[in-house]
Amino acid sequence: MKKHQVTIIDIAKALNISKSTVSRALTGHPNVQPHTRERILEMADAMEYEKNMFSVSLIKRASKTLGIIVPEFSRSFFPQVIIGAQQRAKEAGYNLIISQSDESYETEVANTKVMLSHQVDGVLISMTKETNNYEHFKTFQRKGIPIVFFNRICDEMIVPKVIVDDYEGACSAVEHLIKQGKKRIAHLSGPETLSICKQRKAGYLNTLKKYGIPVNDDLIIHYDLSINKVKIYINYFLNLNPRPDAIFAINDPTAIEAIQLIKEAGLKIPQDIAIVGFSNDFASSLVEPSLTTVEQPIAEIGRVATQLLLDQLDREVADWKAQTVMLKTNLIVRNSS
Amino acid sequence: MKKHQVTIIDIAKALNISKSTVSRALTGHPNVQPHTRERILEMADAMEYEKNMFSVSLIKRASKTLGIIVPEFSRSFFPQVIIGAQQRAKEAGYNLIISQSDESYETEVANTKVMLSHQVDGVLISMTKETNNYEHFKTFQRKGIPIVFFNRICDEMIVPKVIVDDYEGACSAVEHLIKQGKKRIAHLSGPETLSICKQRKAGYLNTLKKYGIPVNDDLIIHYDLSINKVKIYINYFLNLNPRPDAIFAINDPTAIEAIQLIKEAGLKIPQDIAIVGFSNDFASSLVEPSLTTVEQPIAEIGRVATQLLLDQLDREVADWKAQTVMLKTNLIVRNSS
DNA sequence: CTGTTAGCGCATTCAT
DNA sequence: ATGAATGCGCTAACAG
Repeated sequence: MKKHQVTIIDIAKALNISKSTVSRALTGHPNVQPHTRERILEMADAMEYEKNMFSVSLIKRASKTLGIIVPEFSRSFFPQVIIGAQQRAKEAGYNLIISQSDESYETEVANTKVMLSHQVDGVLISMTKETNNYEHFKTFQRKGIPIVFFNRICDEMIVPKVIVDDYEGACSAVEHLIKQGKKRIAHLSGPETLSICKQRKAGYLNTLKKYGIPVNDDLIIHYDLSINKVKIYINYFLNLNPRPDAIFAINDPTAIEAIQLIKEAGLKIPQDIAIVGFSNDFASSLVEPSLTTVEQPIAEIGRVATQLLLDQLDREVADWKAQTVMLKTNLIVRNSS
Repeated sequence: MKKHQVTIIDIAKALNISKSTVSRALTGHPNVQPHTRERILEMADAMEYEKNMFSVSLIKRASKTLGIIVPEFSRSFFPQVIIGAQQRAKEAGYNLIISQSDESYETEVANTKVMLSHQVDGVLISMTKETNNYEHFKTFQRKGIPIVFFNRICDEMIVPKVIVDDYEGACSAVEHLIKQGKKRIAHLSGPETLSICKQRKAGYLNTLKKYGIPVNDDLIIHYDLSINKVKIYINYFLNLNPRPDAIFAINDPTAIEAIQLIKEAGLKIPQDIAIVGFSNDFASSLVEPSLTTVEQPIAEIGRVATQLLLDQLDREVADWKAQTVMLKTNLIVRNSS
């Protein structure tokens, strides 16, 4: 059981003054005699007083906390975004409550309620792969709580978003494969509901078109991003006749898994099949062969998204601008292509 | 700016009843007519009412939130622990506030204050490598807030802890190297302040002794876990004469970095130098050669630590038991040894 | 500069 | 079964 919490009243009693003066001293209000302030601060320290943010939030209707909802936590991408977000939040004097939805729509909805009841001042969101109903996000808007989407954005909602140039990144990846002499380039994509998948696929398709390579639907697979299912689709690709000579994967975890499987099948990378990923996750330089990939500025995504959120915090709802910030990508050529 | 928050008073007015009845209906109190309850629930839903947890916490002196403070976020270990912790917390109806100290003592102290002011009911802690003053942790105890240490534990404090059998794990790693015929086994360890480092080093020393291999202090290095400094110490090892023929690294990131550097130096792994890591991080199976390592049940650490925390929550302070749970490790032999 | 009063949203007595 | 009144810890408006 928790012990009695030290309150400003305890300090006031100990010093035989009113709690208002204590409150003023503690919040740095100017109207307190220097000497009094000093005694209060000392006593607070001695009694290990810690302000109860709940009462403050209750009064101010602001919690000085931001929330971030990410779909998963198991790969390095989202933790790194969070690092960036936390840096910026901390600089601005905000705490960050983190929650992960485990790629489950239901958990995501539950997480939004947690954010709401914890009175977050704003929320950063990257959706689960399942999410196709956005009512729980719209609740934030109706309550006047600003939100910013990043990476897994919601096209339907008019709010600030931070993405990378997925289309351009995909173009550079596919163009690179074509210049390596590859002609049957497969694309292992994610759920079509996610706009990152749509954009990367569009880049893939248009680059093929640009170079006069016919699009072959057999070479395009959408899967649910469950890494253990990559096996099914790589097998499928390997059994095609003729076989693809390159694979553009939706992200690095997928590409890395593909590399393992193709090596197991006894094929040579990149000679038989070249692989390109997307993201430049930490592991991509470690696999053998090292992975060619489209680098995105991961922590920067978190920083920029947080900044956009902070920007909205001071403004009237009517003044919110729904700008979409698009960060640049950069192709890193390694040994898998 | 945030809009007016929907409160139980709004619901009460809309239904022309008292806020007490609304409160009762919403908390599931039996003394409410079924029909009335239904109307209230419907109205709450229609008005998108969301309970303000701050007032509840203010009254109950409990927030139904647990905190977790980790030293860093950039490698896969701590995010995976968090996944485990969050699972268990969620099952028990608790939310989890996550904060990372960025290996900085000061940030760690700041984070404990955040936890305090957010009225967490309990805290999971893994210290930074710098921490050697524990006053900020003791504050939790003085306030009657239970804590549990995991991984980077504090020997000085008598509270529940969750660790893996670092000593035994190190023994199995070094024994394995000896059985591979290695005779000059170096140990690249972390700060001596961390008990995981002490334990793993003890396992290293005693296994050498057990097999009659003389301990050579030149082969033991303590470094600060900054991954970019691994280079300095690997260079040092490589320039020793005679050179070590194996390295037991304190963790997988260190071992993986070592592999890269030794390959760059043109040496063969494991023929010239064998490498063993500790943890079985995700990346360890991906490096070339794949890393032999001591596997630890990462998510399980989070789950068990959370359970120990929950166990304390219902008990009187006097009943808290300071048990240390030690989880088993498992040597995974791959190609680096 | 300091003390008094009111109220943030809710759960919980105590009445009825 | 319901309503009125009290208070959780704090800030802010109002007096002095």
